[in-house]
Amino acid sequence: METRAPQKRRVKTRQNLIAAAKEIAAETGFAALRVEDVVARAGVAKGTFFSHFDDKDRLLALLIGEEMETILSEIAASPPPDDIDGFATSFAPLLEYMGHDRLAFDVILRFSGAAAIETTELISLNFLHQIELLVVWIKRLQGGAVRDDVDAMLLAEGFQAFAIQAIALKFCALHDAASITERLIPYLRAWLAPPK
Amino acid sequence: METRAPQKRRVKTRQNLIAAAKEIAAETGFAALRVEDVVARAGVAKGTFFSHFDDKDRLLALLIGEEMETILSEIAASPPPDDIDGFATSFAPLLEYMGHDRLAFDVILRFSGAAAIETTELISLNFLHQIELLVVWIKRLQGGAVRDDVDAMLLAEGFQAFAIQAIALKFCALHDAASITERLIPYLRAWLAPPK
DNA sequence: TCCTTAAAATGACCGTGGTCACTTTATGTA
DNA sequence: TACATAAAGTGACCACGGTCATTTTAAGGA
Repeated sequence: METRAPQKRRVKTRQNLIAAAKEIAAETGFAALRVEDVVARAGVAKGTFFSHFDDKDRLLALLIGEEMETILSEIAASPPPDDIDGFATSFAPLLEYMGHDRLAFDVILRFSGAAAIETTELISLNFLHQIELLVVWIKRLQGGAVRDDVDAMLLAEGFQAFAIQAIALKFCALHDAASITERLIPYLRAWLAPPK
Repeated sequence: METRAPQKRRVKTRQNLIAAAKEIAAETGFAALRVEDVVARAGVAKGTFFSHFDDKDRLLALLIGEEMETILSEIAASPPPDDIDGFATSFAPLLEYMGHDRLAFDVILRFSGAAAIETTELISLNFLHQIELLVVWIKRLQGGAVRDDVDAMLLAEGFQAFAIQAIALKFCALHDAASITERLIPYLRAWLAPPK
């Protein structure tokens, strides 16, 4: 069984599809993105789309994952927080993006823990990267502003659980309008503060 | 504008649809449930289905919500936990159900905080009922096995966030096979334990 | 019992995601 | 340059969720 490297044409087609999808998503939002429009703008047939992406949602996950990765790397490049509230404000740009669109949030949840380790799913990869950054930040403050009676990894995973909770609450009309950050902070204070 | 009460026929048709859907879901799982099969088994036309339910997922949410409510009421009828681990074991039947099917879990997440207060969405209602029960249980132990430096409502909401995290991890091949309860307990110990 | 009116149900139809047998194009080899 | 082979791309087609103008059925009044 012989497998050759992908041809230039294929790489270009893939770029065209992604670029077309980004444009349409930017113009009309994720919900109104139709495969037929994407392939029309990219100048290829519908079948080509599905030879590049398993399904429509995988493409959305790719676009969303790319954006999340960009935002996270900016966060990682900025100074680490020095107190508990700083965790929420530092992560605010990423959490705002994750919650800016209902469909996008659904996709994020569905792909956040998707598949196996050896995956190309950017979203699940991004969640791992979030954990890595959080663990570094947490360890830096443990013994001081952050409790050290619990493993940093567990604290980081808890942060993620609360972040998702805070975003989900945004879409829930039961609760009044408050920013994701505002909703997250009470959880973090109770979760990360050292036992008195 | 005059509005009459629903006729018997309509109530019966609705029952038929729900019964048919339950049967098919039990036989083939949620993922393979097709509207055409449901209406065929119920002996009605497709249009009738959509005059009873806004869309297919709403029906799934109804079935799932009913089951969740049944399980939760059984939990509420049994004795309350006396320590932190007891919260996880008491809720185990509900969490297992929530995580027994990938599609069902997606529906649960999507409808968990759906719509407004005055809703007929059983799932979002169930999440409120969970909180109510947890608050009672937590208040009962606060000062003893459970910390009282944080509001019981916040602790209950945190429990839910961790529960969803634990279920989501089940679908994530990154982590080895462990029961939902086993995954939940470490979070709860760190979250509910009183500061030393 | 007949008539009117609104509820209930119908099914042909549509939109869009996804498939697949086939055609076209590129690449390595002689 | 010609040929063989596999990659890349194609578009008619299908599956299935969802719509809506139309028909059928039930309920109440004269």
